[in-house]
Amino acid sequence: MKERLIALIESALDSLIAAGTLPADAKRPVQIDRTKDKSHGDFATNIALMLAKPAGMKPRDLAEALIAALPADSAVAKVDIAGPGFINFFQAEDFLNSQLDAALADAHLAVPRGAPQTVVVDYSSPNLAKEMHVGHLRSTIIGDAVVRTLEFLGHQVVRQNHVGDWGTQFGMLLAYLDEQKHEESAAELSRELGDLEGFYRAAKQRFDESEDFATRARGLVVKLQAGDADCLKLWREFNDVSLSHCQAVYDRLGVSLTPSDVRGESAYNDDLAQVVADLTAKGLLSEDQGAQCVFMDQFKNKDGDPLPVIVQKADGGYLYATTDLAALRYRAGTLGADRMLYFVDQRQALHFQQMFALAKLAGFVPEATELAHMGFGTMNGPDGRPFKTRDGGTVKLIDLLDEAEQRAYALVSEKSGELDEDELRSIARAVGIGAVKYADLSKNRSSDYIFNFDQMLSFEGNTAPYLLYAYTRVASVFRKAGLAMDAVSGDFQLNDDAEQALAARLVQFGEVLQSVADKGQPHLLCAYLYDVAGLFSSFYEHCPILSIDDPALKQSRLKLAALTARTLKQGMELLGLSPLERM
RNA sequence: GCGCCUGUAGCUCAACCGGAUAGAGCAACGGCCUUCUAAGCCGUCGGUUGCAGGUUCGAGUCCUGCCAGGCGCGCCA
Repeated sequence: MKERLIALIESALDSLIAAGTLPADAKRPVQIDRTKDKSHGDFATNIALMLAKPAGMKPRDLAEALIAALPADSAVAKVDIAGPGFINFFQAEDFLNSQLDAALADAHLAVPRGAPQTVVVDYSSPNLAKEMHVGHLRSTIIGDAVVRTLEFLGHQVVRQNHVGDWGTQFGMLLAYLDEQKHEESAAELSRELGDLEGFYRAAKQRFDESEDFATRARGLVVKLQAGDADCLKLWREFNDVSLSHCQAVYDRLGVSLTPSDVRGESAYNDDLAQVVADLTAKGLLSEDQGAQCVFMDQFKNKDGDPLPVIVQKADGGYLYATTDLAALRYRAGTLGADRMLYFVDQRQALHFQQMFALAKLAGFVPEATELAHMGFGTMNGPDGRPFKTRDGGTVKLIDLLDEAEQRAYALVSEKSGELDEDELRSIARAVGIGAVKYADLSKNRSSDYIFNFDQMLSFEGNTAPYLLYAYTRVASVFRKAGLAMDAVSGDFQLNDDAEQALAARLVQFGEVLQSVADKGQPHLLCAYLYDVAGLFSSFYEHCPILSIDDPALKQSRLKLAALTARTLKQGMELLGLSPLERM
């Protein structure tokens, strides 16, 4: 509809220019927005305000001239001038109805799919040396929601779980693993690795207290890097266990990552020397205090001197910058990315600016490829400080999820005690996990946010339980009526304000998804679904569906309910929530 | 010191590319269950958008300067 209106306005502009009312150079991009207030119609443009000055006319006069020159269109019922010179468009009822019918008739809810792109999305990317903690939640959840949305819009998405499976701390872990293997049975060892966090602490303790152990650990790093077979075997064993922990968390969270999406830092080891050689060949590299660096003019350090990107240490070792460059090249070259999205902590903003600039400078990534760091803020506790356990340690993700489910179970069994135990458990899972995910997704990605169980599990406000509940209410209508959601027919009759408001919002699903995909901001979808759920609840209170006598109106309301249900369900699935039929 | 981010109602958060009267929820107060799930709906109260300038038809949004908080800044990732 926006495109359609823009075309109309451009046509009107052209005729005003042809008539000499507007100077030929006065044309500029037409901006059209949805109105916030129903009294301003459905869409508005500020074009008359923008062009008033170059045209030498009063905005309202220009608006009037534009309206007079506007071609007729059956989708537009009325055009008005309002305020200082806004042009307001009122959508024709028939047109809205046809949009609703189109959505209802299509498995994809008539969401348009644009030109498909190959989008590489880097998200989750935990460090395998430790267990996943709350710091990994945001990347994992937000990245997954955006990935699902991109796929729904028809893009080819390549997930990249860039796990930390390399680095000096592995020497310590392998030394400890080796030591324990000799002292314990396989079963004991497996149990011990079950608590990776404890395993890491124990290894660290050994490292700190025993010089002998530390020496062995450092030796193992060298052997590992040299490709020693025994050492690699140990390393793989360790990573397998660690990865299986991650996968358990993903499964529990309902995140779409699988083992085949893992491509860790170590995957680029063989390419690192080549990256440095290529940078040298391009003449980008210079040595500084023994390290191989690239200096780019736009990056300055604290003294105003050029800030280096170090790609090789003085001792010959490589760094994460080197790995990231290799990954950029792989994603552009081998994976054929048109777009790369990095869901990584905001604190690495400078690093990514440098990487992106350098990757293009070095020709590792084509100029046209979009590189975007989708940074996010910190997850804080109710005190506004970084989320920690009572004794100040990091909170394991799995513990957080356990608590969420327990709390949800308590709430669910209180409200719906009549359901059987299995169903209570499964509802508690959807509600508890959904609440944690939704609390994160519904906030603006770039800012810090406060994690609060009570708030996210509340049935009121912009929460997962509220959305899930709204969906069960629609589902319940159809269950009660003994009808399938696709067994509705007839024409829409939207007479009540509540019906119209809901309908008008429902047809915006596609544009919302488009902005989620463009900006990597799932909170836009959350806000939309919350809105739809609220409008439905209002409709549900004010417009009886099943008990109404008029059969045509009943069908219309059933259709509206069906489209609401499908939109809510699809939206929740894109966010990675599990819609429930009952709760 | 330089750079990035943040500052919106008592609290938690919104506000699409600069657009019309800055919106929700919680909390407080008041209504609505013989009728499709009240985990709901309807209403009242609550704001100098950190401060001061500027740009313009119009600024929470853009620019400048302050104030407050967070983060980053050469061989960790």
